[in-house]
Amino acid sequence: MTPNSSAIERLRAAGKRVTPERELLVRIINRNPHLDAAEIYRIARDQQPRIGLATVYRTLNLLRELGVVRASGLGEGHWHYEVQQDDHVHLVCCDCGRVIEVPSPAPIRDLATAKGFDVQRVRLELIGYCKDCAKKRSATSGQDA
Amino acid sequence: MTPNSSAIERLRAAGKRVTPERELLVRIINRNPHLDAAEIYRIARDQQPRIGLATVYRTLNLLRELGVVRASGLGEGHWHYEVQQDDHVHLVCCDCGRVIEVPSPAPIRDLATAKGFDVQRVRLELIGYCKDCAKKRSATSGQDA
DNA sequence: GTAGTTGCAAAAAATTTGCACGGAC
DNA sequence: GTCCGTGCAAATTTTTTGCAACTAC
Repeated sequence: MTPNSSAIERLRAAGKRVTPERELLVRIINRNPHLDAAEIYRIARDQQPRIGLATVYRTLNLLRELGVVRASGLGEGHWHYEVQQDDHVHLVCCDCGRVIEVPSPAPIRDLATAKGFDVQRVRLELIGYCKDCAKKRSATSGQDA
Repeated sequence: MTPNSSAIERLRAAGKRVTPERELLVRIINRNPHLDAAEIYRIARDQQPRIGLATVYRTLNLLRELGVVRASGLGEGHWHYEVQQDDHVHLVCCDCGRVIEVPSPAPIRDLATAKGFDVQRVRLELIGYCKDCAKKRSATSGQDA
């Protein structure tokens, strides 16, 4: 089972059942990275109104344990989920919250191997202001505080 | 106010009061990076038994808003706090939870500037197995599942 | 058919808030 | 002296759990 197998295949390989609910949730996370549990639940209910929030949490935890999804956040009080993919860098705008993804340069893992560290995944987030928000900020600079 | 000013100085500069509770909490976070709120609370009570958990949360949120501390986590249901320092890389062991810090190579920020992104902070976490846990794993390899 | 999953509701855990008192400035 | 910050307890939000019904295998 490679890290690139689809989430559904990996559920099956782990001996877990593939239910409509799980397929739905995987599809949502795949299509909309960086949603939190409440947002995933809201979207899921559009397609399956009887789905429960507990199922969302149970499924997210299951997928996280299987290494299929990753959870992350900036301390805002909730987690954002995304399907675990190849190494990549997140540019997180601390103003509008937008997330831009760029491929990760290979040498990054070398930082760890030098310490005898066996790297499983890379999480690189550059937090700052996206082009739009940076523009807004410079337009109003000098009058804040 | 540079990002390297002490947390206390930065509180003062923001017009916030410097209380014994805030000094205590800043000291704890400084000395023990990567604690969560409950752990910080437990340590704080050793020195100031009357401190309230609400104060811990209020202080952490204040320090986070001021950019003095950063919160992060792997989706375990709580956040870990550390004083915001110069760019550095975290090697997070997904087995024992140990965190090793190594300095961050300067070129990392270039990944973002190419996208017109104004980088404020860098969060690079390499998640994997530390030397000890990797050893344990290889010792038992082939007999798991 | 059977054991893993689900929805619902209740429980538990994590975080925030209201308020009167106390202390930093 | 004033106003911000605190402790406490209650409220709110987030996440987990118990259980009977359901369904993927």
